[in-house]
Amino acid sequence: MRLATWNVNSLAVRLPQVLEWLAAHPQDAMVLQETKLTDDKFPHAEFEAAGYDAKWFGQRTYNGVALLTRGDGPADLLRNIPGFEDEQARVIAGTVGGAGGLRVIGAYFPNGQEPGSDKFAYKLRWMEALRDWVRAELATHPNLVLMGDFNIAPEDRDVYDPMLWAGQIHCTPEERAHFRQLLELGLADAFRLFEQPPKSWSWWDYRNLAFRKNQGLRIDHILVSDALKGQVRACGIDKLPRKNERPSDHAPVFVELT
DNA sequence: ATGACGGTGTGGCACCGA
Repeated sequence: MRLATWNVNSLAVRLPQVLEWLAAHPQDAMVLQETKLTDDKFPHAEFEAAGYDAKWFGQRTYNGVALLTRGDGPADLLRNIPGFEDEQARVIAGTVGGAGGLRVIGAYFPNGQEPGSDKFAYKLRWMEALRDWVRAELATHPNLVLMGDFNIAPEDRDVYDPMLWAGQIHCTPEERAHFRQLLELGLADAFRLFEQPPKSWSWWDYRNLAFRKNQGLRIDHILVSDALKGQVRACGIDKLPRKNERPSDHAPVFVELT
Protein backbone atom coordinates (compact mmCIF):
# COMPACT_ATOMS: atom_id res chain seq x y z
CA MET A 1 0.00 0.00 0.00
CA ARG A 2 1.34 3.38 -0.99
CA LEU A 3 0.37 6.67 0.63
CA ALA A 4 1.58 10.19 -0.02
CA THR A 5 1.10 13.80 0.99
CA TRP A 6 1.89 16.97 -0.93
CA ASN A 7 1.33 20.65 -0.24
CA VAL A 8 0.72 21.83 -3.80
CA ASN A 9 0.43 25.59 -3.14
CA SER A 10 -2.57 26.06 -5.47
CA LEU A 11 -4.06 23.08 -7.23
CA ALA A 12 -5.19 25.39 -10.04
CA VAL A 13 -1.53 25.88 -10.90
CA ARG A 14 -0.19 22.47 -9.91
CA LEU A 15 -2.86 20.05 -11.19
CA PRO A 16 -0.74 18.92 -14.17
CA GLN A 17 2.19 18.23 -11.85
CA VAL A 18 0.04 16.23 -9.44
CA LEU A 19 -1.36 14.13 -12.29
CA GLU A 20 2.12 13.63 -13.69
CA TRP A 21 3.46 12.56 -10.30
CA LEU A 22 0.56 10.16 -9.74
CA ALA A 23 1.08 8.65 -13.19
CA ALA A 24 4.71 7.95 -12.31
CA HIS A 25 3.95 6.93 -8.70
CA PRO A 26 0.45 5.44 -8.32
CA GLN A 27 -0.87 5.77 -4.78
CA ASP A 28 -3.59 4.00 -2.83
CA ALA A 29 -4.28 7.23 -1.00
CA MET A 30 -2.89 10.72 -1.38
CA VAL A 31 -3.69 13.88 0.52
CA LEU A 32 -3.15 17.39 -0.80
CA GLN A 33 -2.86 20.68 1.06
CA GLU A 34 -3.24 24.30 -0.01
CA THR A 35 -5.54 23.54 -2.91
CA LYS A 36 -6.75 27.16 -2.61
CA LEU A 37 -9.97 26.28 -4.45
CA THR A 38 -13.60 26.75 -3.57
CA ASP A 39 -15.46 23.44 -3.70
CA ASP A 40 -17.20 24.28 -6.98
CA LYS A 41 -13.80 24.59 -8.68
CA PHE A 42 -12.27 21.31 -7.55
CA PRO A 43 -11.02 19.32 -10.59
CA HIS A 44 -12.56 15.98 -9.57
CA ALA A 45 -13.18 14.86 -13.16
CA GLU A 46 -9.47 15.03 -13.95
CA PHE A 47 -8.67 12.81 -10.96
CA GLU A 48 -11.47 10.41 -11.83
CA ALA A 49 -10.09 10.12 -15.34
CA ALA A 50 -6.75 9.20 -13.78
CA GLY A 51 -8.42 6.44 -11.75
CA TYR A 52 -8.84 8.22 -8.43
CA ASP A 53 -11.86 8.94 -6.32
CA ALA A 54 -11.57 12.47 -4.99
CA LYS A 55 -12.95 14.06 -1.85
CA TRP A 56 -12.25 17.69 -1.20
CA PHE A 57 -12.80 20.54 1.24
CA GLY A 58 -11.76 24.01 0.24
CA GLN A 59 -12.27 27.73 0.44
CA ARG A 60 -11.26 30.88 -1.42
CA THR A 61 -7.60 31.95 -1.61
CA TYR A 62 -6.17 29.99 1.32
CA ASN A 63 -5.97 26.48 2.73
CA GLY A 64 -8.04 23.66 1.23
CA VAL A 65 -7.37 19.92 1.42
CA ALA A 66 -8.21 16.83 -0.61
CA LEU A 67 -8.15 13.05 -0.29
CA LEU A 68 -7.53 10.97 -3.40
CA THR A 69 -8.00 7.22 -3.25
CA ARG A 70 -8.13 4.23 -5.57
CA GLY A 71 -11.31 2.22 -5.71
CA ASP A 72 -14.78 3.01 -4.46
CA GLY A 73 -13.92 5.98 -2.31
CA PRO A 74 -13.38 6.34 1.43
CA ALA A 75 -15.92 5.66 4.17
CA ASP A 76 -16.73 7.81 7.21
CA LEU A 77 -15.53 10.99 5.60
CA LEU A 78 -14.85 13.92 7.91
CA ARG A 79 -14.05 17.53 7.15
CA ASN A 80 -12.16 19.49 9.81
CA ILE A 81 -11.93 18.58 13.48
CA PRO A 82 -15.26 17.62 15.04
CA GLY A 83 -16.27 20.05 17.78
CA PHE A 84 -13.62 22.61 16.83
CA GLU A 85 -15.17 25.67 15.24
CA ASP A 86 -12.96 26.61 12.32
CA GLU A 87 -13.50 28.86 9.33
CA GLN A 88 -10.42 27.41 7.67
CA ALA A 89 -10.47 24.19 5.61
CA ARG A 90 -7.56 22.20 6.99
CA VAL A 91 -8.50 18.56 7.58
CA ILE A 92 -10.01 15.74 5.56
CA ALA A 93 -10.26 12.16 6.80
CA GLY A 94 -11.61 8.91 5.44
CA THR A 95 -11.34 5.16 5.86
CA VAL A 96 -10.05 3.08 2.96
CA GLY A 97 -10.26 -0.67 2.56
CA GLY A 98 -13.70 -1.19 4.11
CA ALA A 99 -14.56 -1.95 7.71
CA GLY A 100 -11.47 -2.38 9.85
CA GLY A 101 -9.58 -0.60 7.11
CA LEU A 102 -7.02 2.16 7.22
CA ARG A 103 -8.00 5.50 8.67
CA VAL A 104 -6.33 8.26 6.64
CA ILE A 105 -6.19 11.79 8.03
CA GLY A 106 -4.85 14.57 5.84
CA ALA A 107 -4.02 17.77 7.68
CA TYR A 108 -2.78 21.24 6.89
CA PHE A 109 -1.54 22.67 10.17
CA PRO A 110 -1.72 26.46 10.58
CA ASN A 111 1.47 28.32 9.79
CA GLY A 112 1.40 30.41 12.96
CA GLN A 113 3.25 33.33 11.35
CA GLU A 114 5.15 34.47 14.46
CA PRO A 115 5.43 33.27 18.05
CA GLY A 116 3.19 35.41 20.26
CA SER A 117 0.88 36.45 17.42
CA ASP A 118 -2.85 35.74 17.20
CA LYS A 119 -2.09 33.26 14.45
CA PHE A 120 0.35 31.45 16.70
CA ALA A 121 -2.31 31.21 19.42
CA TYR A 122 -4.70 29.78 16.81
CA LYS A 123 -2.07 27.25 15.77
CA LEU A 124 -1.70 26.08 19.38
CA ARG A 125 -5.48 25.82 19.91
CA TRP A 126 -5.85 23.99 16.60
CA MET A 127 -3.11 21.51 17.49
CA GLU A 128 -4.70 20.82 20.89
CA ALA A 129 -8.01 20.08 19.22
CA LEU A 130 -6.31 17.89 16.63
CA ARG A 131 -4.45 15.92 19.30
CA ASP A 132 -7.60 15.26 21.31
CA TRP A 133 -9.51 14.22 18.21
CA VAL A 134 -6.72 11.96 16.90
CA ARG A 135 -6.58 10.27 20.31
CA ALA A 136 -10.26 9.39 19.93
CA GLU A 137 -9.76 8.28 16.32
CA LEU A 138 -6.96 5.95 17.38
CA ALA A 139 -9.23 4.34 19.95
CA THR A 140 -11.64 3.29 17.20
CA HIS A 141 -9.16 2.96 14.31
CA PRO A 142 -5.91 1.27 15.38
CA ASN A 143 -4.71 1.33 11.77
CA LEU A 144 -4.29 5.05 11.27
CA VAL A 145 -2.09 7.40 9.29
CA LEU A 146 -1.88 11.14 10.02
CA MET A 147 -0.09 12.94 7.23
CA GLY A 148 0.22 16.39 5.75
CA ASP A 149 1.91 19.72 6.14
CA PHE A 150 2.52 20.00 9.89
CA ASN A 151 4.36 23.31 9.67
CA ILE A 152 6.65 21.95 12.39
CA ALA A 153 10.31 20.99 12.08
CA PRO A 154 10.39 18.39 14.87
CA GLU A 155 14.12 18.48 15.62
CA ASP A 156 17.20 20.51 14.81
CA ARG A 157 18.25 17.93 12.23
CA ASP A 158 15.09 18.89 10.32
CA VAL A 159 16.38 22.45 9.84
CA TYR A 160 19.17 23.58 7.49
CA ASP A 161 20.38 26.20 9.96
CA PRO A 162 19.12 25.40 13.48
CA MET A 163 20.88 28.39 15.04
CA LEU A 164 19.22 30.80 12.63
CA TRP A 165 15.81 29.17 13.15
CA ALA A 166 16.00 28.66 16.91
CA GLY A 167 12.74 29.89 18.45
CA GLN A 168 11.39 30.88 15.04
CA ILE A 169 8.08 29.68 13.66
CA HIS A 170 8.12 25.91 12.92
CA CYS A 171 10.89 25.46 15.50
CA THR A 172 9.48 26.84 18.77
CA PRO A 173 9.48 24.64 21.87
CA GLU A 174 5.66 24.84 21.92
CA GLU A 175 5.30 23.50 18.38
CA ARG A 176 7.86 20.76 18.96
CA ALA A 177 6.13 19.77 22.20
CA HIS A 178 2.89 19.38 20.26
CA PHE A 179 4.60 17.18 17.71
CA ARG A 180 5.94 14.98 20.51
CA GLN A 181 2.47 14.81 22.04
CA LEU A 182 1.19 13.39 18.77
CA LEU A 183 3.89 10.73 18.86
CA GLU A 184 2.97 9.96 22.47
CA LEU A 185 -0.55 9.08 21.35
CA GLY A 186 0.99 6.01 19.73
CA LEU A 187 2.23 7.35 16.40
CA ALA A 188 5.63 7.09 14.74
CA ASP A 189 7.35 9.46 12.35
CA ALA A 190 7.64 7.09 9.37
CA PHE A 191 10.56 9.03 7.90
CA ARG A 192 12.70 8.35 10.97
CA LEU A 193 12.04 4.62 10.90
CA PHE A 194 14.75 4.47 8.24
CA GLU A 195 18.26 5.66 7.58
CA GLN A 196 17.85 8.90 5.66
CA PRO A 197 20.26 11.17 3.87
CA PRO A 198 21.34 14.06 6.10
CA LYS A 199 19.85 17.43 5.16
CA SER A 200 16.55 15.95 4.02
CA TRP A 201 13.92 18.65 3.66
CA SER A 202 10.34 18.76 2.39
CA TRP A 203 10.14 22.54 1.91
CA TRP A 204 12.47 25.13 0.45
CA ASP A 205 11.78 28.87 0.37
CA TYR A 206 11.14 30.24 -3.10
CA ARG A 207 13.58 33.03 -2.29
CA ASN A 208 17.35 33.20 -2.06
CA LEU A 209 17.99 30.20 -4.33
CA ALA A 210 17.10 28.08 -1.32
CA PHE A 211 16.45 24.90 -3.28
CA ARG A 212 19.71 25.15 -5.22
CA LYS A 213 21.56 25.66 -1.95
CA ASN A 214 19.47 22.94 -0.27
CA GLN A 215 18.36 25.31 2.48
CA GLY A 216 15.08 23.90 3.70
CA LEU A 217 13.01 22.42 6.47
CA ARG A 218 11.35 19.05 6.98
CA ILE A 219 7.83 20.12 7.92
CA ASP A 220 5.70 17.63 5.95
CA HIS A 221 5.25 14.36 7.75
CA ILE A 222 3.62 10.94 7.75
CA LEU A 223 2.81 9.54 11.18
CA VAL A 224 1.77 5.89 11.38
CA SER A 225 0.03 4.25 14.31
CA ASP A 226 1.90 1.70 16.41
CA ALA A 227 -0.24 -1.08 14.92
CA LEU A 228 1.11 -0.20 11.46
CA LYS A 229 4.69 0.49 12.43
CA GLY A 230 5.91 -3.02 11.62
CA GLN A 231 4.38 -2.80 8.15
CA VAL A 232 6.25 0.28 7.01
CA ARG A 233 8.63 -0.74 4.22
CA ALA A 234 9.87 2.64 3.05
CA CYS A 235 9.41 6.36 3.56
CA GLY A 236 10.97 9.21 1.66
CA ILE A 237 10.74 12.65 0.12
CA ASP A 238 10.65 13.04 -3.66
CA LYS A 239 12.64 16.18 -4.45
CA LEU A 240 12.19 15.86 -8.22
CA PRO A 241 8.93 17.85 -8.49
CA ARG A 242 10.69 20.77 -6.79
CA LYS A 243 12.81 20.98 -9.96
CA ASN A 244 9.75 21.54 -12.16
CA GLU A 245 9.41 24.80 -14.00
CA ARG A 246 6.72 26.24 -11.70
CA PRO A 247 7.14 24.09 -8.62
CA SER A 248 5.33 24.03 -5.35
CA ASP A 249 7.66 25.09 -2.56
CA HIS A 250 6.96 21.68 -0.96
CA ALA A 251 7.94 18.21 -2.14
CA PRO A 252 5.75 15.10 -1.82
CA VAL A 253 6.40 12.69 1.05
CA PHE A 254 5.53 9.02 0.56
CA VAL A 255 5.31 5.84 2.55
CA GLU A 256 4.99 2.16 1.58
CA LEU A 257 3.15 -0.33 3.78
CA THR A 258 3.02 -4.07 3.25
C1' DA B 1 19.23 37.38 5.55
C1' DT B 2 13.00 37.43 5.58
C1' DG B 3 13.30 43.21 0.82
C1' DA B 4 14.53 39.02 -2.31
C1' DC B 5 9.51 34.26 -4.50
C1' DG B 6 5.05 32.97 -5.69
C1' DG B 7 -0.24 32.61 -5.40
C1' DT B 8 -4.55 35.06 -4.82
C1' DG B 9 -7.62 38.77 -5.26
C1' DT B 10 -7.75 43.16 -6.13
C1' DG B 11 -6.43 46.79 -8.48
C1' DG B 12 -1.89 49.27 -10.06
C1' DC B 13 -0.91 46.94 -4.95
C1' DA B 14 -1.65 44.18 -0.08
C1' DC B 15 -1.71 39.98 2.24
C1' DC B 16 -0.08 35.59 3.27
C1' DG B 17 2.74 31.57 3.24
C1' DA B 18 7.03 29.34 5.68
